[in-house]
Amino acid sequence: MVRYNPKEVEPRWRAAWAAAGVFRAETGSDRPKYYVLEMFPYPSGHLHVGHARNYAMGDVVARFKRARGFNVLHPMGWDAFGLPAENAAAERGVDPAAWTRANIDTMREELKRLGLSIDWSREFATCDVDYYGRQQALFLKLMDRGLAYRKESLVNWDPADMTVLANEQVIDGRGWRSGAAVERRKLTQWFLRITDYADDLLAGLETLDRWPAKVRLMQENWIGRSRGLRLTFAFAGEAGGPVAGLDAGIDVYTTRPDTLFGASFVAVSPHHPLAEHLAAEDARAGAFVAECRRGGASEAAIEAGEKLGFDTGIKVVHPFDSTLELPVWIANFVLMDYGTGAIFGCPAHDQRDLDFARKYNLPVRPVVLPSGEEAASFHVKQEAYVGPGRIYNSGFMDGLEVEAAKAAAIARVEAAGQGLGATVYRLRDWGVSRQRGWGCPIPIVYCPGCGVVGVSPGDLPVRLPEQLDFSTPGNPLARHPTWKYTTCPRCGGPAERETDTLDTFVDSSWYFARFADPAAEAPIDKAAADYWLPVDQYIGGVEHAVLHLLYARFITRALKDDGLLGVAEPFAGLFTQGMVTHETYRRQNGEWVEPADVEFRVEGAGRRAVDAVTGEPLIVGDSEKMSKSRRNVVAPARIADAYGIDAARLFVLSDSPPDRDVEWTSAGVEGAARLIQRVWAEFDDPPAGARLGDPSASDAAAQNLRRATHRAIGAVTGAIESFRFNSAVARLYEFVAAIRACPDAPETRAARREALSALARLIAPFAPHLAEECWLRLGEEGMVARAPWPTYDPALARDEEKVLPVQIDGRRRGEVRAPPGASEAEVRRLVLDDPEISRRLEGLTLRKMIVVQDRIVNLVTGQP
RNA sequence: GGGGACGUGGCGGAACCGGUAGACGCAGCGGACUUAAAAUCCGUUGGCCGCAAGGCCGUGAGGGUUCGAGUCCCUCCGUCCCCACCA
Repeated sequence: MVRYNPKEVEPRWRAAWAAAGVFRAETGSDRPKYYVLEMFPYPSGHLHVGHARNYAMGDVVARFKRARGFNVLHPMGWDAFGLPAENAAAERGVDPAAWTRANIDTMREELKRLGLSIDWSREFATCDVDYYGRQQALFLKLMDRGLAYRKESLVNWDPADMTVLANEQVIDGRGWRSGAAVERRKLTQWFLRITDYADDLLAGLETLDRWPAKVRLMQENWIGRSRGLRLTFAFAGEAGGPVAGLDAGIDVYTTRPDTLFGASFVAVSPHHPLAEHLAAEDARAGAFVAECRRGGASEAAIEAGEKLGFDTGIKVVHPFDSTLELPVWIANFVLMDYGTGAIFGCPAHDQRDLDFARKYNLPVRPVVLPSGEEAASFHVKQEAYVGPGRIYNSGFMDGLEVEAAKAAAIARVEAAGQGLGATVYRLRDWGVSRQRGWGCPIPIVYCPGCGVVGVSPGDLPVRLPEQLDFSTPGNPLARHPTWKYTTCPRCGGPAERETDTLDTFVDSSWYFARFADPAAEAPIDKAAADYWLPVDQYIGGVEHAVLHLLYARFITRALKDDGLLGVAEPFAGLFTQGMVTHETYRRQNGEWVEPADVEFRVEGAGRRAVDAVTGEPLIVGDSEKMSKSRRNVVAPARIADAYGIDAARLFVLSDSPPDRDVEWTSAGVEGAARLIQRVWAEFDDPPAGARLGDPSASDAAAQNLRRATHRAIGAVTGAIESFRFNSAVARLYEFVAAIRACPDAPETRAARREALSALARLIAPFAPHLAEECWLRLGEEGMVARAPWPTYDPALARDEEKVLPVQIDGRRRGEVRAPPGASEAEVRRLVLDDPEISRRLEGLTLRKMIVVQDRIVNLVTGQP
């Protein structure tokens, strides 16, 4: 027997697939379409086995659906703009474009080695001017509709790198790259009006029944819709109030209008117009506001710190009792960008307000009485009462339950013209300006005469300049000697370009639509997109639950409302895959060591890791996500050389459920490589001439094999459909064992042939190269990649008889054999006739017999 | 502080709707082949008692529902993830 040699076989089949164009997707075929997409990679340098697992999952689905008769679109592209290229440029003086292109070339080859069934003719990168130029056109459309706008807002500013950072790029109040303390700065930035779609994005979640509940919930919480009341606290004293521009008073938002009578102060954010006004007039107020801004760079930092307040001396009038005046404070815990940037404090029923009140000796007045408490004896000490109860101390609301009181308070405020019931979202508009050189330029021109003007369509694309200087921090586009100087599209006079680029999440918010026809003149070819969208199965990491996945849903809606797309939801099915982890190794001095340089010595019961060259003992750490810094990255190329890529694919899909992490171990791949050799061995001398009829119906071994075959078909099909790839692989192992157990005899040849033909096709999504080689050896027509999925025959999968465990009072005491589908009466007879069971029942009174068809029998005994 | 998920052998995990817990893989143990090793193959492997037949215990802990619970309900313990002064 010749051993299966993946190094020879695998490249040969990849070439054959490419030559035959097997994976080309045909827009508009009459077969039903199926669009499988994995989140496209950032071209960071090299592929690791984590990528391999992710793309292998998509490939299983793609190959399976193709075999099931679908017209499959399975494309690949590159999320190619972004920081790492700029960092490489800054550190090594390379050109970010060249660096990115080189990485793409490397990773494309590495991806191809995985044997993925990708339509490479549709490949593109977001840094292609053909892509980002069209993105600029889309941006201008959004601007025309008021969905892209400029506003001054507080942003995270990294003073070292001199750029705005996204919230997710701020870690513990510091820039993720520079480590510098991030400041809150007021800057004029471009925003996309995602909040316009807040309600719709929320409602749409209901329709996403093929998304993980967890991701839907995360989006729901992120959007954070709340119902409440927006009302104005009028300034006390003479009409007109003390502050220009705030003559009506202070607007406050609350979800607890039922507790209004418990209010003991009003507090505004340090960024509130009132606070800014006072800071300018009063040195003490100014010092306080400045301190808040310094200490309160990030919201996480605020949390760690204490509650701080500044009494402005200003008073406002209680809306329900004009004799009651409340002090106005500036408080560091009030956020400017939620609600109105001002609150009323009800210490008795809100923990933050209580902490604040205790610190500054403000009154604590309970107005919600928990059931079982007496009004006279109920006190709030260090813990606010936030539960349900009956309202008291509250005038017209007295006696009402919390929910009824909220409605009553809103009605009263509305009737008095003091405010309105309101819905507020936690979601904020999406700030998309980045002071970055390696991104999509925002296609805007600033004209001294005409103001903010969009670049005219004929002048698109706005290209990035060839030479950019990344050697010093800050935006190289702004620094470029000539790039930003242009003429106004409207008046033709001298004007300057916007030098900010778009957040790279914009790039990934519509790429799936571009794949429908990546050569189209328009950004999105409507007909092609109508055919392919939505993506039927999207696969990627859960870390994008509220970023990319929310942005893409928003942009898809915006494009739909513009008539550019026909769907509101881009991804009908979503699967979030786990990571590949690996043990970590360190020297005694703490230095990390790559797995390839580690050798293991068996010592007694355990094993010991040593440096493969020097023999120095190493410290074995936890299994962690593969990362360059821990040097625990395993490259698929290495694995392919040693075991073949099919073994690697099989292993990363077999050991853990796909949504959970899997630990990469060499023992694991070796197991998968063994399976491949065992499969191949069965095809060594296949019953090539045998035809499938039913000449062997009388042979028990042939019958058993046919049963195993159809069970495997049924089980593997079901497992793939429900994303239980690990179970699918387990069923394949069992199936191979069943084939091996079947004697090679004239009577079994037809059944063996059926089994092998099925096996080659069932294993194809996981180990496609092996499958082709087996198919060829079997003498079948064409390629497995084009072969239909084997047909499951439930009648052949059925047992001849069922073994029914018999329990007595819930404990297994024997079994009976019955034909499948045997009636309750038949089973009862079998049980009662069974001598062993009768013996066991001696001295017991049989009260009841429960028969579950084809499953189990339970005898209940005891006193009647 | 809020929300969510999960807890099963030495390890990764399986168990569909409440019906034989531990599939499949890894590791281990015993054996075959071999001068020997590797590779491969066969057997075995939850714990305890027992020569055996067999029995008892067993899915984080405690309780409940049920003829029957890994699965459903309650309480607790532990681990992980997300959000977080969101009014």
